[in-house]
Amino acid sequence: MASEGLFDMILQTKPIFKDREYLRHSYTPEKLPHRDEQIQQIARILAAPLRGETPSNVLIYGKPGTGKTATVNYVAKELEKVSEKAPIKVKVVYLNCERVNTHYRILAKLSDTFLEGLRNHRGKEFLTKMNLPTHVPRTGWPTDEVYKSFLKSLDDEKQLAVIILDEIDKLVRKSGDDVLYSLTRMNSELKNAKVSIIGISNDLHFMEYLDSRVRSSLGEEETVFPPYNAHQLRDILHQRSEISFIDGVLTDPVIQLCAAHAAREHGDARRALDLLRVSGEIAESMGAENVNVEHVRKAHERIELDQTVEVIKTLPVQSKLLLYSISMLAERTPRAVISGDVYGLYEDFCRQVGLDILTRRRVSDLISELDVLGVIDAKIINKGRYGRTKEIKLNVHPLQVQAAVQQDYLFSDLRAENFRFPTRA
DNA sequence: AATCCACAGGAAGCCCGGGAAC
DNA sequence: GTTCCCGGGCTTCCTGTGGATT
Repeated sequence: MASEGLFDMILQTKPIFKDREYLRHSYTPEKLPHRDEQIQQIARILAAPLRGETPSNVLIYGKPGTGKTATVNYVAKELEKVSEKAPIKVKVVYLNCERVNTHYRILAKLSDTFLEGLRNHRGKEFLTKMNLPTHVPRTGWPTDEVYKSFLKSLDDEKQLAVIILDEIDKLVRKSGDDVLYSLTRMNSELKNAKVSIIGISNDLHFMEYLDSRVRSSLGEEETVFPPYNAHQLRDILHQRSEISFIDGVLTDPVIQLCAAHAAREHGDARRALDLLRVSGEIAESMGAENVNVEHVRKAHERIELDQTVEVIKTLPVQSKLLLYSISMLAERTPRAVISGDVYGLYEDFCRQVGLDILTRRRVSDLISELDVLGVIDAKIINKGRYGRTKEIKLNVHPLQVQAAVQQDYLFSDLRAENFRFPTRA
């Protein structure tokens, strides 16, 4: 291999990207195409405090990648800016409930935000005088202590706290609606300040799990973000590609194909941008001068695979072993994979690698988790006399699962030795 | 019509680690 | 150090399910 040619080749390759950062999800563009209606609607609701009224709480629905978060943050930032001249100050707090997902953590985060503001504004001595801490520890306090400290720090002046709870459905699913209950009731306890909540959810049905009082308070206003269609996705891609790709390397069919792919997957703009970026990266690595539809096809495959492999690799050990058992059964048995068989093989593997064997009950939950992740599809079926079970369908090729699991050194040498695979239906 | 299989999945509570306050 | 609190993983115990079988 001629090593001096290595860098020559890379240096000779014409660049494809101007700046690929503009294609990442973290980048929020100045203009949000096809979201004017939603921007107007949210702005109208949030503008109330500037006229001295309390704004309503808002719930925002929409599939992933429909611009919910970007739109809300955009409007909130504008509001914060405008409020500097208004009689009432607006402070926006953004919380992603995927990470901040318990009663305690939400209150702690909110409390910290306002304590910090207070410290900068009034000084540290003021906090001591008011009997307030400088910050709330990550754990250790009783929850109502945290609540009180939030209440006090917020109520210090006439202001509006706009609390954005992104992925609020995950919060409710994990910790129930206690937090939402206390947050929605706060306004009656506050003398100076006001609270307004913006909930963002992917799930249209999560409201069903809420207490009816919380439901009516939270859902005073609702805004739905429809999925982008292929045409709108194309506009978004055009907008971003102009600043991120070198002129002329992208052709219209390429953008159209990316848009079409993403439109098929519930109009997810993030997906469309990923696809465009990875297509560019593939074209670049192949030394192509421009991006073509073949690169898009390859990118599509790669994204799919990378995602599932990543999901599997980051699974806890027990889930990995369980998934491995499922993949073995899927590969070797003619009949459908059912939970009873999975448990048997799982036990066998546990003994082999010296892992504790979890109970059926726990395994049942783990299977449901795998289902939620989308790696498998689990369907409850009744087989009459032969009981009730879950029929499991693997959404990934068994060999891909096995390869991903075996990257964990614990499982590199797993064999199904003692297990008798079921043979007939 | 009654029975019964082989689980699903809810409820409660245990145990442990992490962390703060006393 | 001890005591209190939180959260997550887990177990134990339990009730529910619906169609094939008796």
